[in-house]
Amino acid sequence: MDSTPRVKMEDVARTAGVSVATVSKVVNGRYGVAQATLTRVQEVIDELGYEASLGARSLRSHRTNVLGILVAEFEPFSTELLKGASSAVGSTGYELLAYSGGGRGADVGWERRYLSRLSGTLIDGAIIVTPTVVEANTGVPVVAVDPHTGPTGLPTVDSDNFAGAVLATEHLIGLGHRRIGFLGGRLDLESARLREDGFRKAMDTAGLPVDEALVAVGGYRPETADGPARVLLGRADRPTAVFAANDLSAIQVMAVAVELGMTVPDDLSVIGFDNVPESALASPPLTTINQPLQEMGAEALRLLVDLIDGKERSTHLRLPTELVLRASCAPPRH
Amino acid sequence: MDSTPRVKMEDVARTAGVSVATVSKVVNGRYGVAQATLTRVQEVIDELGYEASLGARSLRSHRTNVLGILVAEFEPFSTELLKGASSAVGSTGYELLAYSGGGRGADVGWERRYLSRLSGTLIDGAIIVTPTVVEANTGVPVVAVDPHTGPTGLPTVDSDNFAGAVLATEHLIGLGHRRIGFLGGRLDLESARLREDGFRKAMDTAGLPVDEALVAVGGYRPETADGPARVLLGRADRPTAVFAANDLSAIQVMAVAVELGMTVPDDLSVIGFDNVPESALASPPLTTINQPLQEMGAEALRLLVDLIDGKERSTHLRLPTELVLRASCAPPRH
DNA sequence: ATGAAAGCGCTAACAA
DNA sequence: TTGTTAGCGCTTTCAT
Repeated sequence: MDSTPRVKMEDVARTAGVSVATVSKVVNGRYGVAQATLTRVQEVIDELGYEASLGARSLRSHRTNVLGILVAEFEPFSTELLKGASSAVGSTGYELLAYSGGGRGADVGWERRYLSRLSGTLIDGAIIVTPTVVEANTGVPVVAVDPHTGPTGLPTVDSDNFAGAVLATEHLIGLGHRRIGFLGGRLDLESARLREDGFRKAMDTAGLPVDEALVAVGGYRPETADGPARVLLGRADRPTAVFAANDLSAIQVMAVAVELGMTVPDDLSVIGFDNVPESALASPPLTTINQPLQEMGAEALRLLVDLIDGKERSTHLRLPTELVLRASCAPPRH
Repeated sequence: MDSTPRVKMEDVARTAGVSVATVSKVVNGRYGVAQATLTRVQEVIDELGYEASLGARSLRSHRTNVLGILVAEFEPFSTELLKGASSAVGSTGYELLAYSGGGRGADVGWERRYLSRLSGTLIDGAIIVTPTVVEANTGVPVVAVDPHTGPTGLPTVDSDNFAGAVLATEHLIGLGHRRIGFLGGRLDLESARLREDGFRKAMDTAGLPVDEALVAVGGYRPETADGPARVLLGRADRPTAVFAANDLSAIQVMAVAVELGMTVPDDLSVIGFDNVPESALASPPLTTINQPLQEMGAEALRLLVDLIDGKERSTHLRLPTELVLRASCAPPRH
């Protein structure tokens, strides 16, 4: 069933009547091969459809021209970054390898494990998305996107989470809301902390007290946001508006609201964060805070390439956030 | 600058005072290791943060528990598939490795090259997205999504492109359009051919002639669709509606229309195909044909896993398409 | 200009 | 139970 086993360098060598060493030289464009030999070997390569095994090659050469993007899971956030990185890689000559575990929020420390698994052999450098265990000591250059610690240690790309959260909260307040709930993100991520800080700052500035009973942790994922959302909206003195720390949990909040018989935005205003494409698809379309995710992916990739090339650069890039008005927020009905 | 070089099995062995073979046994859970040894080695592994190199391991063992998804580029279509595959991989125990070249539509034969590069070593099986050169003879099991040849050779997952195209065309006709343009996809893809067939079929059924001057090739990408779109809309007898063979080119058609001073849908109706999230973000939101991309990704992954496990299964999965009404189509103004 | 041989980090027989 | 010995497919000195 398995049919033809891969054609390997040895096959090419035998067919062309040369040694594997010579084939290797041809494949890698090394000097010291006669024109005639080169031509013949190249013909055999084309004919047999030979391509060097990335695994074997990288084991020996420690330079692969492949860049890694390590994510816990392929979901809207990471795939937007991927699109950005993909468009930026075009001009660099590198190829891209995105690696993810089984999903299910991947266990703690996944970033370190994936990195050791791939670095030193397969990849020349890595972008790690939302890592929590950040170690500076890795064999290869690493750039973090939206990490645990904020701008320390690793070179980092993120967006202005604090300002964005202020924007979101101010929007709700401007609409007339006073009882505003906050559904936070993953406690281990800097972005989640900054978004909560921004929320509290804006409330404070407006002279509004924060009811701690209306502050919950949603964990950035629909499944983990569901329970807290139910508790929040099930209260007798439930909020008239909820700021969810990312779009996925905001969408979940809307789903729970509908399930409890409410209408968004009439009975409840909801605002998210990220502006992943899915936010526009929700019904109603979700008002949210835009993070330039594709740009962030592209910048992370450029930063990584510069790091590999040994170019010194500012080690922290913070991109701006902005309010995106759609249909999930309205003045409170009272 | 590179700091600590990766910790390898030899380091663990030396620290624990055993041979690398023993460490290997511990890492891979093989029998024949004393409890005390196992504990000690495990401690050292944890302490040093050791993780086996995927490259080295796979070179030797030819079983990696990693599944590959090979794409030409990370764009909305492939990333939707990725999301689906990612959610399906959770329960299987496999990890996911998505590989892409530099973008720029990757040269012809990329699928074969990527496959030889990774198969035989790094991955136990692969999903190839929109391949054009389909070869049955690869070292590992392969599933194709939306391939060149249609349901021959390779196990395949696709959607009902023909029926979807009929749906799209009928929608336009039902709105009262008679001069309908068609902006086709990549000629080397079966899906593009079927979508054109569906278009012609629906026109024929409605007794409408197809003006060949209004049929162009857009190539599925914004850049390649731009020129043909300009030609189509620049004509004196331009169409009142355009069916673009995928969302990305439909969005480009709308952009060109606006640039030429038209309003969508007042002056021109546009319908797309795919229903990638981006279609909902366009202005106006794009009416389109839904392909269940995430499901397709999930099904492709399940099919691949069954193939690896040697389970026989239907080798071709065709999922249904459906019309998604948004705001880019209206009756012709006349 | 070419090939022989060593070895990258790991696993799998086989011996001890 | 453990260690020794071969490689996996490739690149890279170093002879020839």
